[in-house]
Amino acid sequence: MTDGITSHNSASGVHDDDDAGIADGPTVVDERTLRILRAAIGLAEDGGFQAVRLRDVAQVSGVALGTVYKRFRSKEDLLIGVISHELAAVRERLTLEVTGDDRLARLIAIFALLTDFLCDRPNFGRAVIRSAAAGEQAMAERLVRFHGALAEVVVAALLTGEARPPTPAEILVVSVLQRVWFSLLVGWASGIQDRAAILDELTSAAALMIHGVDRVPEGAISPPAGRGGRSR
Amino acid sequence: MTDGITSHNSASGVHDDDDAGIADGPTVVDERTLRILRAAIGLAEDGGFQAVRLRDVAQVSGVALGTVYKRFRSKEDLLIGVISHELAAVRERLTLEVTGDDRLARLIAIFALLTDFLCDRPNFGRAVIRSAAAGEQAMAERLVRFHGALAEVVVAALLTGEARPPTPAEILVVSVLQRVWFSLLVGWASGIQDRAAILDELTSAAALMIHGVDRVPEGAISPPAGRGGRSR
DNA sequence: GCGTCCACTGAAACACGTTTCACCAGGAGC
DNA sequence: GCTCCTGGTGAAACGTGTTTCAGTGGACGC
Repeated sequence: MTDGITSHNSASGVHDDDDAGIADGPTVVDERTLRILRAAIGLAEDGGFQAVRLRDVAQVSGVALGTVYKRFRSKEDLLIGVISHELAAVRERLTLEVTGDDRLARLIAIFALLTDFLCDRPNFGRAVIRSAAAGEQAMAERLVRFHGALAEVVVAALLTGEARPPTPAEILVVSVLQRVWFSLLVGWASGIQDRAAILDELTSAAALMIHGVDRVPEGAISPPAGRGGRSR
Repeated sequence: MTDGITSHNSASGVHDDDDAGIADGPTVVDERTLRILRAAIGLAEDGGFQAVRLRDVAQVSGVALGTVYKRFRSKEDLLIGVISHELAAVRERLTLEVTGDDRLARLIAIFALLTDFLCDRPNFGRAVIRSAAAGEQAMAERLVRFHGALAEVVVAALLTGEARPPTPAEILVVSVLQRVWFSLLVGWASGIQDRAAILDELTSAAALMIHGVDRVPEGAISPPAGRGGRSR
């Protein structure tokens, strides 16, 4: 429950308690670190994280450049800090707002919520995706936790009302869905798919696995790389 | 058939013929560009592409730095050129070497071949994955083509011996598999999964979708984030 | 009050991707 | 042969992430 944005964002396994939550918890952060994070978020709102200069982050947050590097070992690490910080915001919404009549609808609702969370702020979302795929150690650890936590939420949504543990097949379905979703997000970040296409294809995939091969809805299947506009 | 590694790697849609192949064809390249590519590949073999300095690429290939930038508009663009170049190597192997008794085996064989192609040279493989997810325009276009071409190959493998067009569900299955594969590769690049885990989970997913929910093999299901060593 | 320690500061330096520019060589057209 | 144009060259400069370092001020034990 401790970790999250505390000094030197995990990575070195120093503060590594597990937290079953989606993000890393409310994340108690000291004043300075918080100022740095807020400065980074603020500056990133314009041109995206890529356009943020650490010198500016330092200046805006009123600390020396060296202090930024004392808290975050690299720009990438700072981004990871920001992501963890933001992720906490969507955390409880997941379990609260997800309702629906059938299993499929509930599943998709979860992914829709998260998709919106990213797609609503393209700069931020793209930065998240890019960072997730960059293969950095600190991010990889967070991703594993996120993957696990999200899997629990999705499984719970899948089994709502049924008092039994998930079958291996159901666990697999959830895992596959998460991976498909991630891949679709990468496509979105590259401008290949828009939000609607993401949910379309995800829905098709979920239907395929839940209802069986023979009951896939016709319309929802898109040619190889799901066309679609570019915006949101 | 023209494009591939020619000057200014696509991106600007200038040389953009479609090529149904996996890569972009044998890619006729002028002498200088070839030297640059080879220098980049050679230098990347040690510390990965990240450790390659463009100044060195220029020096090793015997051209001026400006010339490198004349052919490739950025380091990322150079990497994309290298990837296209290497991808051509695995191209024909895909359709030649894939055999197998049943559909599932054939499917997995294709992905295994490509997985090895990346995993055998971790530095290169990681660079490919990272680049694929970076959301750059030039790479996104290549990815779309690759996705489409690979889909055709996989569909062909799925339908070997049957003279009929694929059903929408089959197309969807292939697309989902590709996405799962990609996501697993990202996990590999982050050191979360090894080659075996990739093929394990991919096989499970394929079995799930081809044979149905009830016939998923027991062993192949891994906890949330498919554990596994780190090597290869 | 005094010494010790440690985080922060300010500023400079470094590394490397990227840009710019003046200059030159070789081929095309005349 | 002369001019023009295109593309290469060499070198310098710029921008920004990252590192380094001497100094400074507050906290804490004594």
